[in-house]
Amino acid sequence: MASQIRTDGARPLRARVTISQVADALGLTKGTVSRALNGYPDISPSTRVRVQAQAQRMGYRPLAQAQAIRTGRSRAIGLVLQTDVPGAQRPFLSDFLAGITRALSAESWTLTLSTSPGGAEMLTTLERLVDERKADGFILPRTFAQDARMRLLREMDVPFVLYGRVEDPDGCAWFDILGEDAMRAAVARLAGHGHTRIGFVNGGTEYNFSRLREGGFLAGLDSHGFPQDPTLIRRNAMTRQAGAAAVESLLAEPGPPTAIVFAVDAAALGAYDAAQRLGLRIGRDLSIISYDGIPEGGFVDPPLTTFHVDSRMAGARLAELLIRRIGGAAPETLRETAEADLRVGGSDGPPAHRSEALARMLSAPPTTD
Amino acid sequence: MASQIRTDGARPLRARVTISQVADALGLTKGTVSRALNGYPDISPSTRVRVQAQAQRMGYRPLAQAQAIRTGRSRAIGLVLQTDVPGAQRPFLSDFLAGITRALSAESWTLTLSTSPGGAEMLTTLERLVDERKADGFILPRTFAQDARMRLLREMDVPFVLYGRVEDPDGCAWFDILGEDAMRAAVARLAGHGHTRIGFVNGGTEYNFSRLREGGFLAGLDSHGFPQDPTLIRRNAMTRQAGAAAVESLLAEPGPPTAIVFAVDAAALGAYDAAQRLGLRIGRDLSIISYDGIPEGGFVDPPLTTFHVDSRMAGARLAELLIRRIGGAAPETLRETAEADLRVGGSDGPPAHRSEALARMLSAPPTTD
DNA sequence: CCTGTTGCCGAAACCGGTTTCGTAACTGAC
DNA sequence: GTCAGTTACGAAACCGGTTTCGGCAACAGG
Repeated sequence: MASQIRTDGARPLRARVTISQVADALGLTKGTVSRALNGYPDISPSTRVRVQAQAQRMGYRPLAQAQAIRTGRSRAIGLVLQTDVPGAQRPFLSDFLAGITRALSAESWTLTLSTSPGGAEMLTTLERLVDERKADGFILPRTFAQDARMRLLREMDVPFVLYGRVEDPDGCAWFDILGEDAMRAAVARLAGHGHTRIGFVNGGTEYNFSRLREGGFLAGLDSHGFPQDPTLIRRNAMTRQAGAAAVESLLAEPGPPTAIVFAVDAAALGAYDAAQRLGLRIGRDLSIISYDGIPEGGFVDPPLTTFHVDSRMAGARLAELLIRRIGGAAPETLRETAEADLRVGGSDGPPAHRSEALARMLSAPPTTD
Repeated sequence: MASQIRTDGARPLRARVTISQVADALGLTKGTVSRALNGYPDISPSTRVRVQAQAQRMGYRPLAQAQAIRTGRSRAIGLVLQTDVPGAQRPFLSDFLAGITRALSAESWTLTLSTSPGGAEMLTTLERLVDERKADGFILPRTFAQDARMRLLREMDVPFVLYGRVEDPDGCAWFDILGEDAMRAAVARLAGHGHTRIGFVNGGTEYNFSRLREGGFLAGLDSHGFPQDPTLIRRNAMTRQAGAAAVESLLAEPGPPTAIVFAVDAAALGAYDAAQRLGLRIGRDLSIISYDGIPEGGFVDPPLTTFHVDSRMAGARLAELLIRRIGGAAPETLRETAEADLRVGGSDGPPAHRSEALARMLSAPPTTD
C-alpha cells in the first residue's frame, strides 16, 4: 500500500525513555523492571520502590502500543457517535468529550473516536475497533430500550458502560442522571406555585430515558393527588418545532394545562413560539419547566427554568467507570447516578389564570397586551 | 499500577490473522510477506501478487500498534479540541468529526481525540500525544493569526494541516472555506436588492478568518463603488448577545445601514432580538445576510439567509490532506479551498426604507404594526 | 549438616510486525 | 565455462514492552 520510500530523513522526534534504559540505570533487567512496575508479587518491596523512584525520576512512561501487542490492551477507550440523528447530542457533545478526555488523560488513557450512521454500520464499526485493538472498551451513549450494540459487545466479551440505564441490567455498568427525579421535582415545584392541571411533553419513546422521565412525571402527579390525565400528555417531541406543535395541541384541549413539564429543552423552546402565536406570556399565562440545561435556554425571554445536566461530569464519570470495568471490576459495582440541578429562570410561576379562564382566553382572539 | 491478576479467563476476543499465518500459508517468511505488502523493490512481481491475494483472502490487516513500535507511526491522527471557548464550534462539531472519521476509516486510520482548555496546556497535550505515539499528525482547527500550536509542531517536526489559512504559509498545508468570497457575494446580493448603506459585524479579531472576511466585505463595497465607512463596522461579535448589541449600535448611527452582513451566524441571530426590540421587520426594514449555516438559522422567522459551510466535507478533506502530509507530500501541494454555498432565507430583500427614513423610524417610538 | 522451601531476580521466549543483511540461484558478458 | 552482477528470498535482529521459566541464595526444619 504505502511506498517504501522513507518520507524524510531520520526523524528524531523526541527521545523517549524506554524500559531498558530504566533497567540499565538500576543494573536490573527490563523484565524485572516490568514486573516491579506492574505489581508482580515476586519482587522485593525494596526493589519495587527503587524501580518506581527511578522510573519516576527518568520520566519513564510505557509505550501503550508496545504493551498492547503482548497484553491485547491498548489503554484506549472507544466512543462511536451516531450521526444519523442530526443535532441530537449537539449542545452537549463538546462538554461530554471534554469530560471523557480529561478523565482519561489523568490515567494516561486515550480516546479513540469514530462515527457511524447507526444501524448495521454501527456494529461493524465497533467490531473493527475491537479487532484492531483500538479500544479496550466502549462508552455507549443514548442507549435504546433494546440495544444491538450491547448485544454485540457482550457476545465479544468486550467491556462497556452505558450512559443511561437499561431495562435488563444483567452485566451492565452505567452512569445516568436521574431524569425521573427531576420530572417529579418539576411537578412539585409547579404544584407549589398553585398549578393543578399540569401537562407533559415527552421525548422520543424509543429512548429508555423517556420512559423513566414519564414515570417520574406521573409519580409527581400521584404524590400531589393529581389525576393522571392522558389528554395532558404528548410524546416524541425532540425538536423546537415538535415542541411547539405539542404545546398548541395541549392548549387546544377543553381543559388546557396551566403549566407544562418538558422532558427535553429543545422541545421546551418551542413553547415560546407557540405562546407567541397564541398571545400567551410564558411564566404567567403558561408556566414551563424543562430538562437538559442547553445554553439557548438562558437566552430566551423569560429564561427557561430547567434541570441542568452536567455533561462534562457525566463524561468523566463514565470514563472512570469504564477503566475500572476494563480492569476487571464487576459491572454491578459500577453503577452511578447523579441528580440534575435546577436552574431557575422566569418561565414558571403562579398561574395567572385557572384552566377554565385560560381556555376562554385561547378561544378568543389574542389581545395585544 | 494495575494488578497482576488476569481480570478474567482467557479472553478469546476474535482470532486475528497475523502476518505469520499469511506467510505460512504461502510457504514464505513473514519478512518477505511484509516487504511484499509494503512495496519493497526486492520482491518479484509474481510473489507480490500472490502475497496480496492471499492476504486479501485471509482477511489480513496489519496490527497498527505492532507496526508502530518499529516504524514510529501509529496510523492515527490527533485532534485536540479547545474547551475554554464554550460553544465556539458547537454546532459544527458533530459534522466535522463525522467527516474526519469517515475519511480516516476508509484508509484504516483512526482518530485520537483530546481536549484542552487552551494556552500552555494545549501545548503539553500535543506533546504528550506525540510522545506517546498516539498521533502521527494533527488537524489544527480555529487557527489564530499567531498560533503557538504551529510553532510547537514545526519544532518537533510533526506534520499538521490547518483548518483555515494563515499569514505565514511557510511549510503549512491547509483546507479552508473562502469566507471572503462569501462576504463579497453577500454585498453584491444586497447591492442587487438596492441597498447602498451596508453594515458589517465581524467575529473575533484574534482569528485569522475574521481578517479575511472583513477584507472580502470591503472588496465587495469597492467593487460596487460604495465608500468604506468605519462607522458601519463592528467587530468581535461571536454570540447572539454580542450580535444584538452590535446591531443596536449600528442602528444608532446617524446614517444607519439598511442591510448588515455578518461574519458569524451566531451574531446574526442577535439581529432578530435587536429588531424585535426596535420594532423592525427583518428582511424588510433591515436585511441581513450571514455566514456559517447553523441549523438555528433555519428556525428563526424569517429564516436566515446565510452562506453554509459544509463542515463534514471540511473534516474529510482535512483528514485526507493530513494523511498525505504524513506520507511525505510537500505541504505546498496540500492546500485546498472550497466555496460556501448560499442558503436563501427570507432575511434579506429590497430595502423598505432608505437610510434616512430608517433613522427617523428609529428615533420615533416603535409602532405596533 | 543436609534437605526442602521460599524469595527474588536473570535469562529468554514472546507479541506482531519491520528492516537489515547475507546468500543461493539466476543472468549476462566475455 | 568462468565470473561479476542481479534478483529474490531466508534468516535474524530489532522495536518496547510482558510473561514464563529456571536457578541461586537465604532461610527453616529435622
